Amino acid sequence: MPELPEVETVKRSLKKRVLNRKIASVEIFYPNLVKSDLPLFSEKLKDQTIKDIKRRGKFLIFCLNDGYLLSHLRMEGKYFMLPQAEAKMKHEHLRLNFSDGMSLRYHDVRKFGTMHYKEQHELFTSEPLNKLGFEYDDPALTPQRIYDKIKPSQRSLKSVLLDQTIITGIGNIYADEICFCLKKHPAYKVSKITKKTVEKMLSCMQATLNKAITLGGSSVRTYKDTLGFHGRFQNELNVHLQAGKPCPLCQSPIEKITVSNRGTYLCRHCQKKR
DNA sequence: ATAAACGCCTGGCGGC
DNA sequence: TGCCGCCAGGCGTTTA
Repeated sequence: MPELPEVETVKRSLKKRVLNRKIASVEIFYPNLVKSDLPLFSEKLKDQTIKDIKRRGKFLIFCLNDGYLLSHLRMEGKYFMLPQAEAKMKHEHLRLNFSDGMSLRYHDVRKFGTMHYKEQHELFTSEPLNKLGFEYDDPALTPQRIYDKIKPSQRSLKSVLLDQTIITGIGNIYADEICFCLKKHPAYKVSKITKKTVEKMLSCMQATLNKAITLGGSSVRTYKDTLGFHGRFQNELNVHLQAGKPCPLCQSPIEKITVSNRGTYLCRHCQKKR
């Protein structure tokens, strides 16, 4: 599943290929993908040039001359750059045809991905970006602010890490890895957390995400290469998808359990509930 | 107010 | 080999 490091990698890869290309036409094969007004979506994108691509949490933001195309890859969304003459792919749901004969194909087996068109004035003040919490490297993301926000709640550490309204960009893979780095059980109740632990949680998060970005993200079953992208962080995973393998710290076997209704990997010996 | 449960989707996989 | 049912899970919506 593409999370922040994968989306950041896709963003960098896309920037090399689509910047300054002009959209001549838009083809939509699966209309449910588009969550804003459908006729307006195609109409607004047409004849615009992609000036920049940014990222906010797990969203890609295609910056146009006027307005923005938002894209969320959810579980399996991918982009492919192909000549327009190439046949439609099996799970291709949307295509941007550029004026130079190339085309950007959006491919998504499970159709969970979403797209929106947004005007400048509403980009950050409307759904879906208005609900997002801190970017992982935002200087305003301080231990005190996160402590104040999470301390009163009865939630588990993992559900807090997955909550996009607190810090945005973390998904199931990195939540497990951050819990391991912090040496806390994913079901650890954050009502017990200390400010010092929050501080450590933030540094674990930043270290984990930065390392993953450096390595081009993780290529796992639900997320393989696109646009020539091959992540290498999957080789660095300490616990996620490692059930039965020895813990890198103590050699006891990694376990798989369910926390927050999600498959969760941990070392019960190294990661404490208190 | 908060949190758990559900629905959206399809392919891969284990079991028989 | 082939079929069936379960599982993966981000996130918006619904329910408790």
